[in-house]
Amino acid sequence: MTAPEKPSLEGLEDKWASAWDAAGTYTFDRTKTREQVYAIDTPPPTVSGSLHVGHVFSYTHTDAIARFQRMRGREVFYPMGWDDNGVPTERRVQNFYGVRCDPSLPYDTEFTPPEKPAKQEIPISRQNFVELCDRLVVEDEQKFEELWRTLGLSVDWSMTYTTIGDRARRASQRAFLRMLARGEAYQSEAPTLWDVDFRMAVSQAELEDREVPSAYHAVRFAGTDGDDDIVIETTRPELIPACVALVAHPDDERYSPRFDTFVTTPLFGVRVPVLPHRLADPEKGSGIAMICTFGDTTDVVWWRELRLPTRTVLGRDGRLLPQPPDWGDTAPDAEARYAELAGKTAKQAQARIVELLDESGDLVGAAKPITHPVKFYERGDRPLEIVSSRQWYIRNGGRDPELRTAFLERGRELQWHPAHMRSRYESWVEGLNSDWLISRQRYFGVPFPLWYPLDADGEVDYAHPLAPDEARLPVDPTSDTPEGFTEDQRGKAGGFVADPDVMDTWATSSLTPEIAAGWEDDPDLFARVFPMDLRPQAFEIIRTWLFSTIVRAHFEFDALPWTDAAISGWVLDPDRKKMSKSKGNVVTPMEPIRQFGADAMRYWAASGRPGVDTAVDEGQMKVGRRLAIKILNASKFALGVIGDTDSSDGPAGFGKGSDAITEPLDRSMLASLAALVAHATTSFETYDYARALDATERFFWGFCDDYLELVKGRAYDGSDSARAALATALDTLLRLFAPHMPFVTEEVWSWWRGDGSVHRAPWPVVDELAAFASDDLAVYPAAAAVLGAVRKAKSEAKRSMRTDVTHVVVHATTELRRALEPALDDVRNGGRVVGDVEFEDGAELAVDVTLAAPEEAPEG
RNA sequence: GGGCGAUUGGCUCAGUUGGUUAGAGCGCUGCCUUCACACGGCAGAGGUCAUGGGUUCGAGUCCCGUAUCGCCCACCA
Repeated sequence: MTAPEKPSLEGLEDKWASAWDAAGTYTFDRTKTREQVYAIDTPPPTVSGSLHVGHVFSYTHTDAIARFQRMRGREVFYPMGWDDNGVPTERRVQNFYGVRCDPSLPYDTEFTPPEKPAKQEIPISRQNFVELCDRLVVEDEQKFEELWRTLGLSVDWSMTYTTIGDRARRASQRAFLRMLARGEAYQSEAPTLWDVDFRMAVSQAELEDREVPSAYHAVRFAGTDGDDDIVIETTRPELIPACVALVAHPDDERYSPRFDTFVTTPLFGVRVPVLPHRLADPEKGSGIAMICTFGDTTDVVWWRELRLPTRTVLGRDGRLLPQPPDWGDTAPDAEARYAELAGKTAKQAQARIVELLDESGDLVGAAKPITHPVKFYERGDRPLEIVSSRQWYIRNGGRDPELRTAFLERGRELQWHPAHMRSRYESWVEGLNSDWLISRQRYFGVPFPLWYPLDADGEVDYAHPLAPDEARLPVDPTSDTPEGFTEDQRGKAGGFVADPDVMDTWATSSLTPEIAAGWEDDPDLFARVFPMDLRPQAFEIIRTWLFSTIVRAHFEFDALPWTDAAISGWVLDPDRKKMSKSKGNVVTPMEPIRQFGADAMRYWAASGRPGVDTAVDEGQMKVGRRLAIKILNASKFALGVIGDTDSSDGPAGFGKGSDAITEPLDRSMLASLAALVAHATTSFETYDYARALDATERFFWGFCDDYLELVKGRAYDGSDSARAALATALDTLLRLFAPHMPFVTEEVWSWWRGDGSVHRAPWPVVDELAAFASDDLAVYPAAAAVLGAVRKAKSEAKRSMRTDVTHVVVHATTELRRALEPALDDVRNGGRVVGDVEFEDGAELAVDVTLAAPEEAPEG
């Protein structure tokens, strides 16, 4: 097969995607041992969303690394996962089918969703819900897979997994049960950050701070036994009924005389103590704070350390409870006043209580507006509250300095790319203040594989959870029955109940290496790929996905889950704003891929440095397209010059190896190519795909502009040296470009290298070019410089590049002249120098060029 | 409050242990339709490398400070 007359990029994506699929080019060979394998823990995209250019960006980086490793001879384990375990999928299934997950319902084998979703959502069992999810996800997966194939990801598509599928649920439940058995997972009844809209506990990793407007209200607490009143400032006056104490710093002389005396709360007249604690900040407000159960996380610390009572007023729905807490002695009308607040949201209650305080004269001065950071669930719309509830936790060092040190140590063991991303991990681990809360009060997800016995009175015995045998996993405790019980004992005294919660999605996705590798399900595969080599991911989920994956592997295998983590930057819209759905500035990738070509899209992505935020830039895509076209045309040209061959050696001279390459210019170019190979290889080895591409591209443009021009005359004339050098260079350059531009390189490869794929060809090594490595590097750039000077002269004279040159004087150092002379004929050829070339001494290169007189334009 | 990163021509960015005259691409200007490429080629103009000090024979690069921007973390009354 030879190059077509008019090579083109159109259709290469479809052509080669199917060809690779048919040939199994990227199929994982599971006969290889762990040492021969390069395993990648790919981020499973959320299937219910849509892919945008941000995905294209980071997945392209990973694919370039995968292709490099494959060409280096590693067998690349590169499976794709689909993340369908989580709120986005739950919502999508709900809306798409008009159903709602209700775990209390039995599994209905006959259930089929209505053609059109009904107005009223149909409640279905968790198993039915998961099945609908599987069904819907298949459609999403196909769209995603099509995009990934069009982009040229070298994934083995036979090895996909989902995060809600059987394997994932089994792995997730198994890992949990083992942690429970080892004491790494535990349950606790404790104050927990709570989202009142999702009605769900939220972990530290899902928090974000938002600056919100608020106001300080100065409120008077009455002294008792003749003491003065004390004025506190609070942003949450609605929690006065939940007040259990006032607190000031132990050294604060304004308040130290009052420690261990009592004041009474305004409106309700509840007696609360004044107490010292080191966390009270004399600089804030009036220097003395009210402690409520619970206004913020500091309240929890005070409440715990000062052993204060609990007076809960906020319910899990974010409204004030119907009844006041246990207050002891109160003002006579305390209950009546509370009744005015009961049932109101925190915000409504605040407005009303401020009015009440104003009426009672307990409000001092006007409210002082401020803005301050408040904790939100990252997907939530209202500030988090703190409620007390029973939850499951996994130890993560948040309460154990020794364990925390172990995880910091793991972070240092891991190779980070770029290296400074480690500091994000460390600041997160160092800032942990609680264990990892993994239970979620939701219905869709991986359920806790646990039941609890009911005692003779029907009370739940949480202290003695019933766990299934591992062989039964995955189980759904709401429909499966614990060993030793029968289904009719569910909910009965002496029987059992299911744990009602599901696990945090991160509790499952923290096991992606184990799930993808077939942990326990496929021990043979697992032994060949785990622990893995690479975790590629975005920096904003270092504290969640990356950290939690390390936690799980540390406990289960006493190992890192991978040796390297490559952290990608953000993709910004063309105006350098972060892309997000809510801003509506998301760029969908299919359109630009069609417009510019997959290789061009990949070029844009690969030009984004590791870990650096990068703007969507059509300009870069155009440049990538131009490069792809240049590769086609230059290759076609080079192959044409080399000439066809009927020998099995391939193109003329190629099979003769380095022996045929004798001309100093050819050898110099190949010496320079050897340096490029070394540079690109080092760059890839350190995960710097961008530097590898940059260097290769730079070389390639010089190769086209200068080398091809210099040697084409000689090559046409039949120089074996030139032809073999061209073939060697082309062969090497195609392989260097292959990880970045898989389509166009494969296309050219197919013109002259038979049936094999460039993507299974060996990555170039300096040894291939060893014969030239010690040759004079200076010849090639010297020749290129003089050729460039000739071109410049023609350009400045506004003459065609075809113009003959009648005389050239080169001013150069002896050294440069020595480098130049062996290539002089090539320079004359390339520059169309028909006259003499003279040399003069000169410190710097200068070239005087005399052009042939222009032909007289024929009189018109 | 602590930390990380960034700051280089109009725009987007390279610049790897300090070493001639700081590089690309886009955009702009001019020219060339040449037997690979007009989805092109060749060439040109354009930079006090944020800022103030310091180290050095020599600093875009190393050290200290400052400013601006972005991000991460933090017990945020």
